[in-house]
Amino acid sequence: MAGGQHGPTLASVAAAAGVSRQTVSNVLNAPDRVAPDTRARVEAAIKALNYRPHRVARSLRTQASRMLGYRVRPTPPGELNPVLDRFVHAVTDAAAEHGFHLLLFTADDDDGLAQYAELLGQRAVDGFILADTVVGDPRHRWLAERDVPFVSFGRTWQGEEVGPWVDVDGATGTAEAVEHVYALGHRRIAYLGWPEGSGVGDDRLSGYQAACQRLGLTPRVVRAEQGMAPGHARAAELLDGPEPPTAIVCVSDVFAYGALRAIAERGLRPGHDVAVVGFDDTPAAGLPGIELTSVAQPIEQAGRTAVRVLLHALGVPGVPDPGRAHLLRPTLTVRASTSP
Amino acid sequence: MAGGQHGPTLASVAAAAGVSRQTVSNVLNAPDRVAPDTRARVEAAIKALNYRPHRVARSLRTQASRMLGYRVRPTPPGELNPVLDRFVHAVTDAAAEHGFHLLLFTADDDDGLAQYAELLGQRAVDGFILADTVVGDPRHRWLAERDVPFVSFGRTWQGEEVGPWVDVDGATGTAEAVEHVYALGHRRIAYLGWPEGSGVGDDRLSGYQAACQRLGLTPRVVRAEQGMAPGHARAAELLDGPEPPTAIVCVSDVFAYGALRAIAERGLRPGHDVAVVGFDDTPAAGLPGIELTSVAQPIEQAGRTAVRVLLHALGVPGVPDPGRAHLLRPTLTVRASTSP
DNA sequence: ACCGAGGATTTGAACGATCAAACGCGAGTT
DNA sequence: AACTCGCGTTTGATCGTTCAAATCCTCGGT
Repeated sequence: MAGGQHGPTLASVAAAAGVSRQTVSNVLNAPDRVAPDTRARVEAAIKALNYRPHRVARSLRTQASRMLGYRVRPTPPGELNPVLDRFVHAVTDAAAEHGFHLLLFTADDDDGLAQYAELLGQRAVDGFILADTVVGDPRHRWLAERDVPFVSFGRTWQGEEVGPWVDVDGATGTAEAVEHVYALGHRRIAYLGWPEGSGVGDDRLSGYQAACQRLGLTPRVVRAEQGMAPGHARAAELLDGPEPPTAIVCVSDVFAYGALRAIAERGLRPGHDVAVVGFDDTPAAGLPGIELTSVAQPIEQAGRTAVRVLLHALGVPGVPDPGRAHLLRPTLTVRASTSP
Repeated sequence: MAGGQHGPTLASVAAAAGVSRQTVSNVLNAPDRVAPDTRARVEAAIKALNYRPHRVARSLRTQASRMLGYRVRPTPPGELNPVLDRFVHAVTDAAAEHGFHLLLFTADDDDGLAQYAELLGQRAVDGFILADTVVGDPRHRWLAERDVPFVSFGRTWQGEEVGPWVDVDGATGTAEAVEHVYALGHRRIAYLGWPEGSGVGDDRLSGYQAACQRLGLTPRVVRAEQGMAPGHARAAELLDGPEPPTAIVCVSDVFAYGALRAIAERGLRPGHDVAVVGFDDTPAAGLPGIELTSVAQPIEQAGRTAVRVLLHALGVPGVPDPGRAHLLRPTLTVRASTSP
């Protein structure tokens, strides 16, 4: 039972200020149409009554909910959900600056399209922010076909672009990692990546290959399925094989943790004997016993940019066109795992 | 610009089925008031037109937004936001089962009360879910004074209880940790905790003291400020001092990581020579090189329970009274840091 | 003194749903 | 035959805001 006292409305403010509803509305939405002294009187009444426009009523009339939909995924038990909470916070904050709020929902079916349809049908949101993008993600096309405004965090990696996006330049990030260990004197630099076909993984790999070519190194690529154990196993094979690498650049921090373990198990010292670089700069990277050098994504910037892109698509006044494609540059955080 | 085609409304469904608006409304909200054949006809029309009730219009009339407010805090840079993303997911999922959605917001000022007031004034939410509870949290009293429905994840730890809450029994969790290492043969069991005055910390400490008394051990409590470095420093002092402990029970995983480092630095082996137990079972606890035994909070259960408590307070039909106080029991996840 | 222009303000309608009350109608009662 | 009862259905009003058009008012021009 919510506190029963009905709050002030446009009408009560109007009565207090001795004007009509519409004038109060104008003071809020188009102040230049109101005479200065009238405006002052109305603003005083608004403050006196502590009036705030009823969001729902406004939404009904304007046909805009000022809500952005965001799907939260169940965090897989063993995974280290590295970045998404920071992304969500940045998005929430940036949206609030323009009077928008985030509406969270979960998906119970496979692709979650039913939930998107449901929210659209209810007109609960004005647009969506897509994260956890996968290769061949059906959501982009589905939304575009229905003219639903959205922005994607992560490229779709398939065919032509569908809708605006913001992403982090994984290729450049990996290339920087390679150049970093190269500068430290390493020449046998291996790459521990995901199986082919993952957009993010292929992107990061391409940066490794480009850097090797630039620096005159022969690339050495090893792939493992997602997860700590497979990464550990492949790294162990590398270290036990002929011409073991002196540096391992990994597609993810999880793989890097596996590599660190494999190195330690062999009595070698990370950073000293074998350098390791991860990707994502997960919170655990800075922990003692780990101290992993890692490529950090500018995740707050990504969130803020995504909001600007979406709000512009929604036609929100005061939001200039930020463009439809944003490739952000990551930065390398250097720690002990690459300190000789 | 959202796709312009106006969706179907109650009126259009009514026209298609040859009945009045209200009958369609009744089919949705009180099906037993409608004759079976009429109902079938209306339901067919609803399906044919793919009609979904306009959430905003319904909210305006019923004076209920079916939204729950949740404040997301900026994750402190070095911290390992352990549990809250899982909590948010559980809450979102449980709320959706009753047609409620989560509305996210951030707080820019100190206590964030202005944001709560703003959302209430706009009538954007029906109630709040409070997390990140601190000692003397002003939000509980503030909300209670205004008769705003809410539920708190975390007790307020000050004076009498204000409003319903869900929390994890930290005392029992810590006591179990002590009993666990006791069963492994340890007798000099130290506790590494936060400064006095933190509700959560004092709760966990009390479990340590109770267990010591039960088991006939002399308690040994050391306190450090939050953060990896202070925890590491205090653990080092313990190990270097007279009668060093053979087991260290920590108030948090972060302290446990510091203790692990201190142990490793002295050439001792965690688990083998000195046992360590953390609290929260953060994702990094399972990483290689860490393998930390830790007390895990039943966070999904907490989220689902919190939603039930709040929805009951809101008078949502079909939600039985779950009670106003829920103390959930944590479980110990045993790993190498306590394996002899 | 009249008229038209233009800005400030007000009025009526609408957004799409639900609430409260009225209505139509057949069955049962007197 | 008139009257009541109850069920199923419909009608009008309403939630609080904004849109579109009407109205009021002032002022300058002829």
